[in-house]
Amino acid sequence: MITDARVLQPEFIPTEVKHRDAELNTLSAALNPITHGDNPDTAFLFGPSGVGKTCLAKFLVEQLRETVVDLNYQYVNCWEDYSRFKTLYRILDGINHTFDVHRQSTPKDVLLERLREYDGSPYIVILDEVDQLEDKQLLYELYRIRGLTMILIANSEQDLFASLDNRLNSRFQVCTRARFNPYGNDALVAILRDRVRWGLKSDVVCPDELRLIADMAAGDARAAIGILRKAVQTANQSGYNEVSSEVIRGVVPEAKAEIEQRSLDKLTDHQRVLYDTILDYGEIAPSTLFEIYSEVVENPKTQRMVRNYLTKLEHYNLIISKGSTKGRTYHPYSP
DNA sequence: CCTGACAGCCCGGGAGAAACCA
DNA sequence: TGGTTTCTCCCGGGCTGTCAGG
Repeated sequence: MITDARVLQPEFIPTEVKHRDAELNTLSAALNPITHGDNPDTAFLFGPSGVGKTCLAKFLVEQLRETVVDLNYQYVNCWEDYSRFKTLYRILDGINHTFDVHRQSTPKDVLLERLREYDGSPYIVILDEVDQLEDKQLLYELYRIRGLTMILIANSEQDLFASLDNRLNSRFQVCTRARFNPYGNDALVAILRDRVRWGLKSDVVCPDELRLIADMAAGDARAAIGILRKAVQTANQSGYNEVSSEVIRGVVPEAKAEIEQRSLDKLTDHQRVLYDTILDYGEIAPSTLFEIYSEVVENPKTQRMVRNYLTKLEHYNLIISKGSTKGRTYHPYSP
């Protein structure tokens, strides 16, 4: 049934990108100076999840690497490497300058110093989910490093710029920005059709089923491909030789949960208890939440720490808080 | 009541210096 | 003297208390 499982993986980068011509041209033009040895400006990619921002950025860099000899490049997910240190470390890692840099005992900002000293080949850094970066100041410092080009990816243009100070705002005001809208159903179907063609035997999924998946995914290509992958897996295990609409419908909650699982895996036990409690109650006041948490958990942390956890959970889009001060309540996240 | 910002504490652990030993 | 062990210092990160402000 499956001929190439890789094309169903979320991180797969196709050899051609469709339905993003305008965005591709914008970004391509912005990065073009690098082919003449010039330093391109910072580029921004905005849009909701699953609209192909990361995919397009990686695709473009790969394309550039075909024409520019010795182009260095590093992908950093700021959601994972959210601290200044981790982000810098990852960036240095991309040019193999991390030797003798250690997690500890490295004087403050030796990493930045080392990056400043770098004068090798042009270096492109993709900072994904850059709104998650704790120390936005770092962007300014990276901006000033010669030979370093940034591609910044975030969900919301407004939120990101609101979190930057004036200096950064004015710097980035003139930079190239590409805005990604959710895929239409036709585009999603086309994307799925390609994946099916590349990775599955023919006749496994018929057009009507692809349309159904696209409907379920609501413009989110990552979700669509996730559903497709799950559906194929399930059909495969059940011994069917094609993916039926029943299988697809059955698999949707599971596929969506899998995307959320990514965040859940990162939680500590204590954070998980908080999350589960909020899930159980559906709506809960901070004080009640803390009481329940303190009873359930063996060595409860202080209120202060619980508050840290809660902001983290909210940061991860696992929960939402309503109300500002007094009547605040926490709820499970629902898109 | 509840929050966010801030300062400060402690811990783990790695590196380099110091002390030790053969 | 050279190699090995111990000590000390430093950092990031987890954690907490405080405090102004809504």
